[in-house]
Amino acid sequence: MAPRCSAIGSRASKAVHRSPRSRQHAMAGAMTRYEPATIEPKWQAFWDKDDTFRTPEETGRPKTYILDMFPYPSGSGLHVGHPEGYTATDIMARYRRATGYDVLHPMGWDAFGLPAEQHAILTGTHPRDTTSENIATFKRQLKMLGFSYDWAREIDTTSPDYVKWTQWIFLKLFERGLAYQSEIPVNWCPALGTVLANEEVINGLSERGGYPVERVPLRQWVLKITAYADRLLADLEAVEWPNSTRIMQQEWIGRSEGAEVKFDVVDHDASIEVFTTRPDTLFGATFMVLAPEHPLVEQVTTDERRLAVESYVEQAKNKSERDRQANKEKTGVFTGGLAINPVNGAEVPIYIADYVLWGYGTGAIMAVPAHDERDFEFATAHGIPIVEVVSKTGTPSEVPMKGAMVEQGVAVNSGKYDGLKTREFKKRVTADLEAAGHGTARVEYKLRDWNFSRQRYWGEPIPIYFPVETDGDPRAGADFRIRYDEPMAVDEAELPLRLPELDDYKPGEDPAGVLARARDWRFFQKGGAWFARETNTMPQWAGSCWYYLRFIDPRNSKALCSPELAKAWLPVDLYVGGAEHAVLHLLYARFWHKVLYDAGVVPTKEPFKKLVHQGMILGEGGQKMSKSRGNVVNPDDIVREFGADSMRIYEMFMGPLEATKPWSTSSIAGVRRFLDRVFNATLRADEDAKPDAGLTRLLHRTIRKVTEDIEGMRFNTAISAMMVLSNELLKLDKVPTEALDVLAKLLHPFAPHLGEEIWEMLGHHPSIQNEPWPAYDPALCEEDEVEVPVQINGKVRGRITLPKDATEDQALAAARQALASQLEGKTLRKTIWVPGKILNLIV
RNA sequence: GGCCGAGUGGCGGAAUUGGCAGACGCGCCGGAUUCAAAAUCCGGUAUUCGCAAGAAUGUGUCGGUUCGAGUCCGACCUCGGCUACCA
Repeated sequence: MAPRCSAIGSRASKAVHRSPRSRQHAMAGAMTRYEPATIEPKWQAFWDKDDTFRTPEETGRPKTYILDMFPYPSGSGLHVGHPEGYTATDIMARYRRATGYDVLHPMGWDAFGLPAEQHAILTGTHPRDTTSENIATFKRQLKMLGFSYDWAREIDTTSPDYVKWTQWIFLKLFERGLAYQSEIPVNWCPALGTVLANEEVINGLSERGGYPVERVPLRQWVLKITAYADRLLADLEAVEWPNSTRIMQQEWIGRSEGAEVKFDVVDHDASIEVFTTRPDTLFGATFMVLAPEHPLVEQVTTDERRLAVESYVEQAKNKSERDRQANKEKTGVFTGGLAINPVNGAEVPIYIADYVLWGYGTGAIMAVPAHDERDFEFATAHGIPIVEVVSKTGTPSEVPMKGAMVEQGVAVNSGKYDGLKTREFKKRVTADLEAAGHGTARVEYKLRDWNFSRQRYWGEPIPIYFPVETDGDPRAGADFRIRYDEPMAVDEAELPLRLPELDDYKPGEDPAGVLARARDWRFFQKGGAWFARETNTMPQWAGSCWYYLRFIDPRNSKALCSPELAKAWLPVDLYVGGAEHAVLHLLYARFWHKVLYDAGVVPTKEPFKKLVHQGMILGEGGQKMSKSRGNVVNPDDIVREFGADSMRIYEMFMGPLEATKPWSTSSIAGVRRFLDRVFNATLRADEDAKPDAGLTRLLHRTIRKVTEDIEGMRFNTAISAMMVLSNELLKLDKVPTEALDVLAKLLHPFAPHLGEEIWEMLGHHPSIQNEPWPAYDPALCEEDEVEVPVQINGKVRGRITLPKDATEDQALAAARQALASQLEGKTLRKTIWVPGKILNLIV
């Protein structure tokens, strides 16, 4: 027997690794210790050559589509968070193949994006070059970890072949009236020279880079996601997603039902429309508030209030988003104007205040201080009367209100509606308003249409062009006027519309974007007339909105995905990725999918059936990993020191997949020891040794446990069960080959290289991936005898050993005998017998 | 402020329908091996009291339901994530 000697260096790892052959006479050719650095490349090469993970076609077997959120190939390479989700899906993919499924498990690159462009601005390197270098690094690292992707299906969102179909989908959106232009206030980030989506702005700063963001009006392409709001909301019921993610999407869509109510303005031929979810509180509306941007402000303001109002409006305009958020005090000024409450004819003052948002509802509210916290604050600050119109009991409060009562209740001080419950009141008053022409029921959403324009270089050009009015050649500098009101779709046959080559990617002052400087690209002639291409590009989300479709049919030049294959593979059965995509990517992708569904391109209403978010991996001290903290763990280092299989198993062993958990390098050493022991047990394999009854039971139990845990994606406890088995096997001098066969089959989805290696050592033909998953016999999992704790008054006082299907009487008899001394002189009042679990005696 | 999630040994975690709390791993302690060390192997390791047998306590806090609660119910505390004036 060769000495068992581990390849793990000391943690400091300065010691030079000695070759085992320097200390012993190794068996010729046979490996005598676990060396991941040797076996991992060996099996990776085998898989490549063998095409082990090619996606099967038309076998008639059940299918499963297991997808990772594809990475943005950043310059810093993989971090340890990537392999967490990727290992989880890889285990599922390998497990499903072994259980008879056709598995689609692809990988690709979400490769458009700002960092490559920023790098280009700094160094002049073309973003394409940076991107392909980064992709090479990512691919090397993913291959190093032994993931079973079908690399023949690799896709890159920046390749012209892919861009073609991203643009094609845009044209579908355009044809259907779901892509339109709008002159809207946008989040202009001068430092980045681009417009950002609301979602990309956090506290008034850009999500990437943290630069200040201003609001300026600009012509933008916008996608009408709001047209799908109700379906995006309703179909959330049908997916197996984490509850928290579904709730986040629901709240992002933000549907609320209420009424639109019209208040006529005194002495003006105008009326203010408000949206309210509480029309039942109309009698308590003691003032109105317009957003500072509201067009009626000008009209309703009286001469003596004009100065104050204009100064407030000016102030609000200059306030950055950030300041607005930092300061929650209810500021505002009276306009001097009055409006008439349609339910009781009362004249109420009209204010302007920036706590009313121009972007939501009608940009104006009826303020009910008694039943809305913000209105209460404002009324208190400005000495406006507070009238209670809802109470819990149905009788008005006797003391003045100390705060807003926002709950539902019974109407008071509401004329003929007094005594009605909130819900009934809403219905009644909405109907009455409608009859009187003063209002109507209305549904409002927080969801805004999606700003789809970016003024960047490194993105998909939007395949639209416009007529140009010009006297000369605009490419040569002639004056021109672009007719943005007459957008035309680029002919499908001309797709992909490629990016022009530029020397300078810097954003300029021209808000039309970087591409506007590429005049030869921008302007062209057709039939003697001049035209100009759209110079905005698409946001990074575009490519990631539909990549899962391209994986199904990645080389199709006639369609983005053939209908037959789409039908065969959709929906994605398991989708794993970070929770940071809970709303943006996952909502956008659902929206596009539904549009393609309506266009007959895809056969399912939803793209992703089951969704799982892997948890964040923190640094060793429990802090977030970051370059500035210096606690970033590089997968290359871990693989070099411990091997890819150890890294994979460690990340799965850390805790539940979804949990946030801290990294611990010393714990990887423990996982590595486990793999060493598995290898060493295999060295002692003996064909003639047969498992005894105890080992047989353990084998069947382990199969059951590992199988059930993989199905439930509880990889940490599955690994624990395999550790228990390997610990038992190592106690034997001769380890039965059939036991090791089972262990190899259970282990290989987790540690694929070692799995293949020991499978071969056991005398089998690779690949172990082609072997069926082991089966267990439930009967063999059970013990013949069970040890049952006996409690007296709820405290464990002894144990009895019983046949596994013992009756209560048998248990009681055994307990009387075993605990005779403790039961002496006591009267048994009650017994609780849980078969095979516990016996509790109440005395 | 709102929503979601989580609090279990020195640490990561296990106990999934209420039934022996602490599986598995790390770390630590002791032993074997070694000239010595590393590595490996064996044993121990919740806390308190006790030489020991053993006993008591113990899953964030307080209370409740139950023969029995980490698990269920109520109130609270702490931490994390998301969100933030959405009428």
